[in-house]
Amino acid sequence: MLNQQLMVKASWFYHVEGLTQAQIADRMLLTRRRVNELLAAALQQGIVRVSFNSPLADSVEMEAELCRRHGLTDVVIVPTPNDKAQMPLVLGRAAAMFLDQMVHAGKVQSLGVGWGATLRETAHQLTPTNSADIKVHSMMGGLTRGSEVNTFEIVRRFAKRLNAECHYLAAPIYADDPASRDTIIAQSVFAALLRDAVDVNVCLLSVGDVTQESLQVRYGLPTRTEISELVGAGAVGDLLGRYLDQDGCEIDHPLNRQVISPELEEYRNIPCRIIASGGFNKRQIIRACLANDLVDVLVTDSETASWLLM
Amino acid sequence: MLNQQLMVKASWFYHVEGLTQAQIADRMLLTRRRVNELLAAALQQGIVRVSFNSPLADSVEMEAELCRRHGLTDVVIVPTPNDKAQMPLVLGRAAAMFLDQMVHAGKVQSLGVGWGATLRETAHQLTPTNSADIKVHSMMGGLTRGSEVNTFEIVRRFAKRLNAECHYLAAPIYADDPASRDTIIAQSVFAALLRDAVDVNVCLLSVGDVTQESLQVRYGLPTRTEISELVGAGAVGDLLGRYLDQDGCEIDHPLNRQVISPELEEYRNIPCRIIASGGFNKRQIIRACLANDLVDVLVTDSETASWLLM
DNA sequence: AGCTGTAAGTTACATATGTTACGCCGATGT
DNA sequence: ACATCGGCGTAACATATGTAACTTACAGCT
Repeated sequence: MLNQQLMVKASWFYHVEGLTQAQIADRMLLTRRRVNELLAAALQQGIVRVSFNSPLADSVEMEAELCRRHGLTDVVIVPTPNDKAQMPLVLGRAAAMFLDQMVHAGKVQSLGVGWGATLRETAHQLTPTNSADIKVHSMMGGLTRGSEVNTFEIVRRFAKRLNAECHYLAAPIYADDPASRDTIIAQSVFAALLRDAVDVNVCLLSVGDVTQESLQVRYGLPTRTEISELVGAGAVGDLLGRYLDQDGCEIDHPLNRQVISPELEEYRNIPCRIIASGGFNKRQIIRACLANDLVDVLVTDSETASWLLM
Repeated sequence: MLNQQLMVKASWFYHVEGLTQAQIADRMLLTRRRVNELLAAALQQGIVRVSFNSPLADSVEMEAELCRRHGLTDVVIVPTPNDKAQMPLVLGRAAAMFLDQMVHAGKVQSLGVGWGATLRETAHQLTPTNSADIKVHSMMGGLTRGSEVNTFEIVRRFAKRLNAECHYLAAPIYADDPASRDTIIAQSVFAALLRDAVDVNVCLLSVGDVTQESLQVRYGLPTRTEISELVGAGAVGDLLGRYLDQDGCEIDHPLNRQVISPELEEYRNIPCRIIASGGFNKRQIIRACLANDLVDVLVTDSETASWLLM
């Protein structure tokens, strides 16, 4: 009746038969403390182990690991959909559920939102609330060309769902040239808008990639800008219209000096920054955001998560 | 973020990251109660399960099952030794450890013992104690022929180990014939001895088989008794010198009317009846004892246990 | 023999856990 | 629209758990 034997036996009584430690102590003629030690030791030595019997377990493990590695508050991983057109849908649903919880728990006073198919879906999936005095701010200017996923459209949807005040960022995303941008943001009305945009306690954004599939590329960029130029300058994608390199730093390109959106350093101060993005094209830019600590909560798909952990 | 998802996640935090339920509730924006439910549900639905990673686990499982099926207080299973000559040694050691614990816990006031190689080994392995006023009683009469495992020898060893009073049952195991037996046990001195033998609160016996290897056959039986007669009468082995059929009932044979040992119905009243026996030959008689509720604690080997559970 | 260090038991206590009671809210059905 | 009902959150509680402080017992050493 060695120690090993005792550990297994105590563990059996505890985990299988559901006895309490005191009962086990009685039954095995030991002290309760001894039983306590045996159980802890059995767990620690792997004599008994808890195993997860669920396909979701991998996700949870990856979530924990991503949190740990990048100091994130939370990670939500959804199964990668077979049809990649479903990606915004599933990510949107997951982001909506996450946001729902935060709203419900009263953690959201003011919400900054970006744009894109994922956010559009998020707004759609949000459960309506009328509990709190939430303010919703657009964090990016609006497109000058039409699109089914305009920033104005997005922020309005969020506000409607949340019965919230709706604040538009009434400006184009990009000025025609750096000098023009500087002139514009020097105007107090725009300066105030940009200030308000980052004066939120929660924000929900997605990131853009640098392929032809990017909405930004299709609808957002000034007409004469070529995506290849940006890639050539090291861009792996954009956050808030600002193109970032693989370290998450803004690339040196005129476009980044034309953008009308909060400075990254301002953005950094937002207490809870949620980024919802996934899929092959977004891998690089997501990693860049993680690398430069531009995220607190990541909502992504399992394949991307797995790649991020490689 | 379905219920399944939540269960896995909560379980992960709890079992892998070691958070408390309250911490998980905070982190997942749920109530502590909800987390509690999730964890219970995850366990119950097998989403997480505790698995035993030890060769001893099988034994423990069988112990539990034997307890359950036969209403035993305890079962100790030792690995079946490759060399069957080792059987008394390992069983003896296990029985000794078990008895040690009982003695140490003050559960043993008076101990009745039988005889055999296993008990001899048990006495040998017992750790010496001088704590309590224990009395040791032999529960069977002594052999009339010499043997290295005499009942007197056994009880003396036990008493010495335990620093206990030693009470012999000064009589032969078998009288020459039933009438003689009746005459003997009518004598008050023998009646008292038999009464004392069962007036113990713990007893430790082993059982005998009906093969030529049996000690009883070799040394105990009256010279003119043939084992084949007993087998013919349905015997599968003996307890306290009384031959039992497969249901644990005494067979109808003169030998059972010659035996000088406590009646089974008296024996039944002993609060804690430990039987230590194992090996192929003893299977049937062990099962018989279990069937007729003649055991509270069984010490046996894993192959026998496995067979008993078939 | 007496001393001393270690290991184990005992007690006590701060947390953690599982469960109950109760009340709010939203859904359902008339 | 109103009443009923079930689910969920809150709070409270009785247990169970994990630890620390203290005591006792034992074994080895001088």
